[in-house]
Amino acid sequence: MARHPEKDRNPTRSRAAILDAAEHLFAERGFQATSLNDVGAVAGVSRGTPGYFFGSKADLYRAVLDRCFAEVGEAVRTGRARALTGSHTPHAILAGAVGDYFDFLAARPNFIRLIEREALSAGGLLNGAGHLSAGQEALAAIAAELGLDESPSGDAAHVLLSIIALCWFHLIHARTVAPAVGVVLQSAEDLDRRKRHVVNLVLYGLRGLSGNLTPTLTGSSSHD
Amino acid sequence: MARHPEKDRNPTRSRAAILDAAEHLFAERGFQATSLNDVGAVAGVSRGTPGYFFGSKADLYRAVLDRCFAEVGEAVRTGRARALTGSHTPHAILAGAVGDYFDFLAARPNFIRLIEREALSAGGLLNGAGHLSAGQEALAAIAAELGLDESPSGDAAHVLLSIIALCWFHLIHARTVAPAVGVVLQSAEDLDRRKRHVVNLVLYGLRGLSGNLTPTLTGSSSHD
DNA sequence: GCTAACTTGCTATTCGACAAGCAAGCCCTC
DNA sequence: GAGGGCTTGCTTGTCGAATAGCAAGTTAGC
Repeated sequence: MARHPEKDRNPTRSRAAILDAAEHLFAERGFQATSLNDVGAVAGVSRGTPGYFFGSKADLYRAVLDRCFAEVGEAVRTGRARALTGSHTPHAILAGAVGDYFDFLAARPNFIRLIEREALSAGGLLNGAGHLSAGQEALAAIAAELGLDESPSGDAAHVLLSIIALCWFHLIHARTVAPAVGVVLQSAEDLDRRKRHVVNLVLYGLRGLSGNLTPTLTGSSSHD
Repeated sequence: MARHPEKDRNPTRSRAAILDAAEHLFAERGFQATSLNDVGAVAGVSRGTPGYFFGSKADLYRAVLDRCFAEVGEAVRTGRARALTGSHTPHAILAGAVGDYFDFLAARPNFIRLIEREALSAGGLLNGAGHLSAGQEALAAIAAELGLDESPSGDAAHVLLSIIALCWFHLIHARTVAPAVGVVLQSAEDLDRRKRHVVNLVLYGLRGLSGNLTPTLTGSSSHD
């Protein structure tokens, strides 16, 4: 009898299980409210194992953030490469990109919750090259696509920030602000309706930019 | 010698000082990370006084939220009354309202941080009649102004949620997402530029709603 | 002097960090 | 090739610090 296979020693598996458990718990309860005891319990190891592999609780938190950013950065890069392969009008490209980003965030609740908590803590640990470079890539892409000013605090940056805000906010506030103003976000159809609203708002809102837009975008009046 | 005058007994003043300190600390560090010791220290009372006046830490937290919602609800109500006194075009009224809401949130960092933390905690304590009624009032106002569907998850609700998202997001993420995508939000001019972008985005974006808008809005092409 | 407004002492609990212990496999030597 | 020691993975014991809540004490003002 080869013992219980799940009790075999496997540091790779243990590290991953601890990271998974910590990511979930940190995202769900926050750093202060999760104990290493909880992390060990969810990961299926003892209370001391997280400390054994990651040193301190703060180090474990940093490891969680690092892995999260690495995964998201990779997803953004491949997603953008895929978006550029099709040859559509700028209008359709932008609509597709906004819709994809909307779905992308919706599929990663741990990620947005971790960043949201990071934003609320004065720490400012958000210097990871992963997220920053993804933002800069998106900025360059949107500036090129729409012929906008790419400089810091230029039009392209504000447009990008607004897109993120619109794709992000309802995920955090689905149980607070959204129902308070009469937006229900429970079924998949609810989310889809929200998505269509956001895409439309961005597409038409771009026509109100201070500068003139490229004629190919302002001239087209139909979408999809 | 009449002792130190600030050491006089004054329950009203003490309660208010404790609520102020707790609001600031809860907003800044969160519920778990603030101790009643800290609250007492900031409020200028001893470590036991918060418990004496408010019972438990959770009760103090609820009291902070209650007072915060009451204040914000009142501010929303008076602000809306003031906005309705002027007789401008729907275009200008909406632009003014969005800009006012933008400034309103920027002036209340404790409020948005508390709600943000509330949204991240699974609790769902956001059933206070104060915030809910304010949202419903705003919904009715925007639906009437633009001639939109006021039903749950209707156009008016989505427009309102988008306005809130655009006025809210950059305040939380001024040190995280905003700089990552190239938006600097430090000086007053930076904030004003963001405000003008948001107002323009909303005004022009409304023309892309699925249904038709009232001609008074869609017909006007100049703003301010 | 009596009550309300605090303060201080105490206790139980939690939690992070460290240290010690234990077991499983790998390598090295004979 | 086998036996023993050594490294690595992981658990458990323990300590010290922080903290919430209660209870007893203390003072101020009517």
